[in-house]
Amino acid sequence: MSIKSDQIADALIHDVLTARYRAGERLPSERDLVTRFDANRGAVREAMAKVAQLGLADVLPGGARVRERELASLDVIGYLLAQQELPDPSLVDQILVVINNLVSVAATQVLEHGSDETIKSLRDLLTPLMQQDSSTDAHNEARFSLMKNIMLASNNLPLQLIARTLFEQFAPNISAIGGHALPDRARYALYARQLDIALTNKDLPAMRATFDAFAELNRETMARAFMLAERGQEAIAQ
Amino acid sequence: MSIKSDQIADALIHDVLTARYRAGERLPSERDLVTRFDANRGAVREAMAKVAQLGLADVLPGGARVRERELASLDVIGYLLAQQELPDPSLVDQILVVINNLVSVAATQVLEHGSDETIKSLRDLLTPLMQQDSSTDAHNEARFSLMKNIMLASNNLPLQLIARTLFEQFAPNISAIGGHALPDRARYALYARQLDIALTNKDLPAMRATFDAFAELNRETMARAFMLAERGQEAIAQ
DNA sequence: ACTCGCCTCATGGTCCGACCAAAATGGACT
DNA sequence: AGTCCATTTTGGTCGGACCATGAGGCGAGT
Repeated sequence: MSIKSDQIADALIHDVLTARYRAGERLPSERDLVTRFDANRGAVREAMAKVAQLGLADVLPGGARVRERELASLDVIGYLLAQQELPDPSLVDQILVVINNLVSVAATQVLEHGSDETIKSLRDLLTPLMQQDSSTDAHNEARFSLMKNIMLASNNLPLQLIARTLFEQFAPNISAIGGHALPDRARYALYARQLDIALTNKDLPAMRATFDAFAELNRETMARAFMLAERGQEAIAQ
Repeated sequence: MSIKSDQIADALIHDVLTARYRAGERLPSERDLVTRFDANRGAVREAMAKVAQLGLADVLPGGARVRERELASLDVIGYLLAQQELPDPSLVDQILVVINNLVSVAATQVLEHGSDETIKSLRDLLTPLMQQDSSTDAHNEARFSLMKNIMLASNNLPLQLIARTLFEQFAPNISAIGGHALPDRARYALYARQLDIALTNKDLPAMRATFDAFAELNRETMARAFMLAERGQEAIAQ
């Protein structure tokens, strides 16, 4: 049994995100929610505060009103991914676009300001991607680890915060699909080698170009995983 | 007189951000904070919940402990900028790096998936940047407006959320130095014309290259504004 | 002297009932 | 139909209380 105020908050967030309450509409009053959730008003208030802090509603004397989704905090991404059984593929793709580009930015920062040891440690993370005989899970893990560590090595706090937020909200919601991922090991290995060379030579254009290709491959892999996952869902439904 | 729980939250956030309470340490208990702020425990709890939601502390039975800064939410950026009278220049530069790159990503999305009308509306926003006789404030405003609208036109929700968060936290804290900004109008006008051409021809490489130059100019402008602002501070101190 | 396990106490989570100021609402009056 | 005002509703705060759990200290055993 998790914390009650969080249960209430999750229910409210779900309702807002599924447009049960639309932008501009009033949310139920705290006292109404007390009866609906059979909880104390303090718990309801903490839930409302959480919803408000996520930027999903403006709560002020007279009532709480739902905000436009575009005005929310980045932290809602996780909730959006978790709304349906299977995350929205287009949203996942959008996240990948952002992540891939931020990784590229971070890598640029490392190449420009990072120490040789930092670059060396990142190159070490490429090794698992060159091996084509490891398990799929290990390969997925290696890719995540690479991107995460590049972000952390960037010494750019906003970058790190965005990356951590996206990764943390992404990972748990994508696990349902991850099993269907069939990474093109040969291409990943190729890009890993190219990245290794670019890092060694501090060749910025080459690195960015390789990252672009790497990003495209990531998106293709995820798109294919989604197709397989949906086929699996249909098979279950029959 | 703002809301009490927010006052408490702001004070706690300030203390955490200025390392009065360091990572791993315990935060004062809710009952201690009640006496310290002369507030009700409910208000203190809501403040603690806010701090926790910002990812600055983990609050669980037994006590609340401060988290590593890297584990915070992106929403702390605004508080970080507002800690001192003058924002941290290096943090501002980091934000600019991220924003500039995300704008570039967003523009790419628009060029790839956007309608001709969307592109046209963005091109209209370039006009003010080509005029070299407008006021500095108008020019600053025009740049902000351009970047914001590109982000919004991207149809990429995570991108929009990040952009809005960064812009909203950035703008109010940067106004103190905004007055010192002396944009290189000629260069901005040149890039605006180049962007206009690239958008018209849907020339992706040209657009990205121009955005890179645009980004560099933005950083230079901000760095110069900081130098002037600091000189102004010293003059006051004397 | 050290370690391990227990027991107490402090802490967070929840509940109840109450009051206040501000906003929303509805009706009376023009 | 439009305007103004009194009522009601709503969020914000307060005080006190209870419970389950984790923290921390104390003592028994080695």
